[in-house]
Amino acid sequence: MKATAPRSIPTTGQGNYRDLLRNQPHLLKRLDGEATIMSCRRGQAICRQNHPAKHGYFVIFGVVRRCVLRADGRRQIVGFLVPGDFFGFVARDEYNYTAEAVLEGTILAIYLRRRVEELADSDPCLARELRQIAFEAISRSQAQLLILGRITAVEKVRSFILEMETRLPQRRGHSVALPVSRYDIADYLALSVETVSRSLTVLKHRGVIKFSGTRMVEIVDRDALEDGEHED
Amino acid sequence: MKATAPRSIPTTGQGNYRDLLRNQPHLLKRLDGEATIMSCRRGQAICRQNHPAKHGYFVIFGVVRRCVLRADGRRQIVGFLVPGDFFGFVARDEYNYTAEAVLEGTILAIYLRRRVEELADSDPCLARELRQIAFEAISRSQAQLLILGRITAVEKVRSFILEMETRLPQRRGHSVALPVSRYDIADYLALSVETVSRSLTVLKHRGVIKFSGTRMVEIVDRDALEDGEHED
DNA sequence: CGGGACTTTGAAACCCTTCAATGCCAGTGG
DNA sequence: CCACTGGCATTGAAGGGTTTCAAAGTCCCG
Repeated sequence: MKATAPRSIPTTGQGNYRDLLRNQPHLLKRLDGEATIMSCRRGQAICRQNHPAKHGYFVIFGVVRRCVLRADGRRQIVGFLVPGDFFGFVARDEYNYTAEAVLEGTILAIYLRRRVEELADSDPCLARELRQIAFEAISRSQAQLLILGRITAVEKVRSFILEMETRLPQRRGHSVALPVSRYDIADYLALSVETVSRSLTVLKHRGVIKFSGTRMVEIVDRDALEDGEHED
Repeated sequence: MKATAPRSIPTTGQGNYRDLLRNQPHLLKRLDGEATIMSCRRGQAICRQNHPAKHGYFVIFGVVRRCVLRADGRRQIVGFLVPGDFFGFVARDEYNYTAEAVLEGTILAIYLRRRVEELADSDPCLARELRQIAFEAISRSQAQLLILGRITAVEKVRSFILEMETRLPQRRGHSVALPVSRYDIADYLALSVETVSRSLTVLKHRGVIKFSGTRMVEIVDRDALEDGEHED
């Protein structure tokens, strides 16, 4: 294991983030004018658990993690957000999770929830889009439930790689650039870091995946990755 | 362990289910006229995975489980629905889970999704309510993610009892009537049936809970149940 | 060049799953 | 009425997978 992924990814040289939003098709297109654009440092908190839920967010670039802190101090990640995903539109007046930027230079569009709700009242199409956003969040949660419900660690890690491969836009060829650390993966899959690392090693030794850098995974045997032929 | 819970619960003698809906405050109140009322047999399928998602549902009485069948034949339960919960409002044109009645005599209100969507277009208030329904589904999913993320079986079972105690309407005193079998609990918590049974026994021996019938749990030491003082 | 974050590997302890068997209860048919 | 069956629940023992504790290696960055 030699090269690693960069801890930060260069942002658009000119800082003209708004163009990124304009050039991207997404549900709240008609709200582009309402959006504030924000670039985040690595690890920066975007919204905090039990704080007033004033804003909704759209990921333009980078990766965001939604976490919950347990009583015992353990952290659980209840979702990753990648470009194209919305978050922050919650049921109550307070967020029930903390969101943090995973990558340096993560770029978000920020909306005022109150304003969005008002506009939706007079725009049925926008209202439908908001429902669609909520439904997609439900689908993501259910997908994660299915991953967490798997029995063995190797199965969970397999599913994780496949999920990232599906959701990440920046995949080229058969490679996936895992955008998060082993610790993040562990807290996402409810495993220990060591088990995550060992599971990846197992998959490598089986010839299912290959590494070109710690976080660069090449999918060698897609069937084995999907079907789990070793029935782990 | 002597007495058990009844496998079926008597329905309203007269079968006048619609009154149940009318007497219940809920989000889609204004759609009561649009709703069809249905009573289900134990185990009856309500909607099926990969089938057209034509309807949305509201649980008036009883319990519903949302399940997904795995490639390996295992079943995973991705949610229980109790009176007051909506389900079936999904992102795609097809359901991504199968819903089944858990209790004999489970009563549902059924809505035509297409019709509901149309009405929402001309009724901003209804549109807001639909979003609220979606947000609540998200909250339920996240709560389940937190349960599945717990480390030990006893912790998961503790959380399950507390969740049921919170969500079920028919709790009297400090007792919870677990509405589902050990098998259902196991598939919900991603544990084996035996482990669920053993965990309940552990909690009983610790004096945290007491049984009056297999499915009737009395909470003796609430603090221990909530905080997990034995730090399992 | 050294500190710090991240990653990997090893060994022991622990917990859960699996396999197997028993017990309980409700409904059924002789 | 009672034996019988099937579904559900509990308990035991063995095996295996994950966690925990410990340590070493890698890489980035100041």
